Amino acid sequence: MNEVRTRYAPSPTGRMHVGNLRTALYAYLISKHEGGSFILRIEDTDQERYVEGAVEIIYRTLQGTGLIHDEGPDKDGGYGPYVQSERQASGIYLEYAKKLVEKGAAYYCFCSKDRLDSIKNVLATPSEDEDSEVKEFTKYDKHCLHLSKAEVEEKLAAGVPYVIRQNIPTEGTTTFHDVIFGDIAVDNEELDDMILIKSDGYPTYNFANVVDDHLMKITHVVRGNEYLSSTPKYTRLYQAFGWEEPVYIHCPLITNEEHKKLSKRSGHSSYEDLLEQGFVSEAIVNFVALLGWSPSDNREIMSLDELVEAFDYKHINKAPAVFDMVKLRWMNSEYLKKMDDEKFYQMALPYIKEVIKKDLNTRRIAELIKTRIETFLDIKDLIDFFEDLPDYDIAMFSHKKMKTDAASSLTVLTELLPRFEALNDYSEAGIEEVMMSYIKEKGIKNGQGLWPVRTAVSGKQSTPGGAYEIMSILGKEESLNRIRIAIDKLSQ
RNA sequence: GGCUCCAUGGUCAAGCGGUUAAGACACCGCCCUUUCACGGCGGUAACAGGGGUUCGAAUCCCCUUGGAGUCACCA
Repeated sequence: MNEVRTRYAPSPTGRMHVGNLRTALYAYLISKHEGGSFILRIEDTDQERYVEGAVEIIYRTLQGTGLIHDEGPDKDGGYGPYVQSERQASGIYLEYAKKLVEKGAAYYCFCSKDRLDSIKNVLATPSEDEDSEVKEFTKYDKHCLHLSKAEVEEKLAAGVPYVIRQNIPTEGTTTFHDVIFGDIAVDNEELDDMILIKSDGYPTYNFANVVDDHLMKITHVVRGNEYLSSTPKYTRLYQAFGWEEPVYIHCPLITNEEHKKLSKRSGHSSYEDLLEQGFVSEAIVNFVALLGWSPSDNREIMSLDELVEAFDYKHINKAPAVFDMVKLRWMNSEYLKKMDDEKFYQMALPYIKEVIKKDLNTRRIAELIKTRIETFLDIKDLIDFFEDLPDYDIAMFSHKKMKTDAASSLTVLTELLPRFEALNDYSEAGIEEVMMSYIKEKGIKNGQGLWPVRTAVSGKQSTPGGAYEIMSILGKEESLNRIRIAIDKLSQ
């Protein structure tokens, strides 16, 4: 068997959508599982949609996710160029399109926009629903197919704008095979004579894709399920050229909570958006890998290497998968918990510093929040009390389980305050010693003694860390000040 | 609307003719615990419906229903 070659062929139109990310990931996994090559090809045949900087985003995303390509614009593997606009400059697409014209599998078309509009079919759409849009479709009527060779030459010579269309028979069926979906047959009658070369001379995605996949010796075409319905047209192209078709792997769609295909419009769903939402790259990749596939041993937390090892494209699901942000959050928390302390500290620090302006022990704070957050964005609300004591109600001091109320808390705080004031070793251990000896002396429950203190110094009922940790981090002056404030409040 | 595809708990997802129908997230409860969290234990919850085929159907076939995708000089 030949080397497995897969490609990721994005068009540079913005951030990388998670659906595309998964497609890229699967393409990567399929080739790497077999020790093959993963190729990056930039499909920039639509100059109008081209977004400045989008290519850099693609590189950054591939780099960040670890999907390292073996060939691409920046890594020549002998099949370049890897950017379609550069390829088109050499005229290869037009050249191949002309071959098809010679074979009768394609033809020149000179129809104007107006004429095309005139053959548009409008579907009777129930307009009762406000949000129902008018749907229409055009099936080209092969008007220009019947132009004689002389007529074509004449128009070309006169400089009449043209496109080149694929000539699809009106009878018979076209069948292709997909690894996941099996054999799919479509009546040729259903297939439109799609445009291969646009009037600006650029190839359409459909055509460039087929030509390039063949020229770059791509063995497995991995793409989204939305291409399933246009695949028969590609099959006809391969057949017309006499080329061997690649193995097709159409991935199931990733949908939103409404079970609709994720789109750029749904916002929050690109790789970079997720990073901004406080997720780590490894978790995103891991999560996305499991949308539509699962390993035979049921593992869920898997590194990229483990995915490469275990991936088997024959077990990809058919049904679309909902992108569940809640589960992603869980998975992210798993990665955070497993992360070594130093790395976690470095990653969390910017988020901590956003809230903590004072000179506090941020390293200790990071340790305390590590198992309590799902994304880095959770940090803010968790630690803001360190910076400023929130305005709280004395009802905070009442807790049934801890057997505390305002009165008991006042007593505890008042009795404890002088002991803290006398304490020189204001470390967690030092503070703990003071409190434990107090609790033992008074014969009260731990909670009864500790709860009021933590509440006093944090203004909250629940915090990362307990009384010792918070007091030690805040320092003697600030924490005792907060206890005095609490005593004040409770005395009124 | 045509065409194509899909259908196991709320979500992801095992299963590929014989199982008490896994597991994970979420949710609920209990334990641990100075709070919360982490961790541990347990629980609620599914084969869309109807016909076949078969000794036997979540698994195979058909129909219905539901959902999705697609129908551009966008990819």
